[in-house]
Amino acid sequence: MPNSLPSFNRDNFNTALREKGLRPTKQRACVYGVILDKRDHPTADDIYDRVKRHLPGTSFATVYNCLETLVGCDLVRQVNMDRSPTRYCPNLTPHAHFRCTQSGKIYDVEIDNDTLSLMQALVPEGFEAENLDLSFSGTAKPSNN
Amino acid sequence: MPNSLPSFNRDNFNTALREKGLRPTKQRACVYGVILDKRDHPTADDIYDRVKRHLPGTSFATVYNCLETLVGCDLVRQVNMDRSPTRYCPNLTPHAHFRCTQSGKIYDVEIDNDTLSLMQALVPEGFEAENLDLSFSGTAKPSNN
DNA sequence: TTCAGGAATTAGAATAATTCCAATTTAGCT
DNA sequence: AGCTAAATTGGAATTATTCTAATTCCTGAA
Repeated sequence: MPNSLPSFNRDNFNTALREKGLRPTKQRACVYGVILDKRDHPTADDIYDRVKRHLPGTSFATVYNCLETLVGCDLVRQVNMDRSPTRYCPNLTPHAHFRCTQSGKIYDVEIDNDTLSLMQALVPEGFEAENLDLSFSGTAKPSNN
Repeated sequence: MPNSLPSFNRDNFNTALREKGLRPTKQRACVYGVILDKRDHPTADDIYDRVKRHLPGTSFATVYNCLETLVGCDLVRQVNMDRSPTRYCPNLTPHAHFRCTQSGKIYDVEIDNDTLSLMQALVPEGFEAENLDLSFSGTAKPSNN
């Protein structure tokens, strides 16, 4: 029900936007809603299709604008794998991504704190990492589909 | 001197291509040469400019074709960071990349074997990772430029 | 050495994801 | 209700990359 965000997320959403002086519009809520609703790492294209079912007048530009806003407010994360279209993910915990080269599906892979620290420790003196991206590609056994 | 690859790389190059039944053409050698020559993670565009200085007739399509071939022969690696143009890297050892968001420069970051194993161990049962990509972004102190 | 046939290269058109732009609509304040 | 800035809209523009069909180049058999 992307038009009626669960109240927990609705609060998140409102405060995150208001903190930046931005308006919680219905388009933004809807884009956020469809990303929360089906956590399959949709592309902007997928999101556009789903949003149109609820708000038929929505344009592509708006979807991109909303996504940019949501990313800027740390409500969703961008997932870039190789040159394929950017995907969006509402999981904000530290995690990596695994892409099955056969099905194209993307899976979240949890990162434990020890491994996370070791990865962060790779960054040499004199470099300040704000962001870390870890991704795998390969094949998932059919039982995972 | 991309027209005269160092003999070590020249041998690599010839055998890697021949193993796949491909021809070691002068365009392919030149593309490989410029990537070895200045290890600054050039884009296809950069490579095109540099190759043209040696082989003025070279087309963009050829640069892309050659790059695809070299990647397929494991002579160079593609480096994708976010949505920016693909970059190319002759460093074949396991390493991560750090991108300075201020200068746009990309730095190689070595990965020690322990950390590498731990990262590989994140991949859950039932998934077979063929590829691992780790990248950081942030700021590099000026002394690193 | 010549020539046939496949491989590679070429110029330019096409594609796909994303961004830009100028005009319109909307939301929040007085 | 009316003002103003913010948000949305449709369509054009951009950018990296891929495709296509024609040409050129190698290589190896005769």
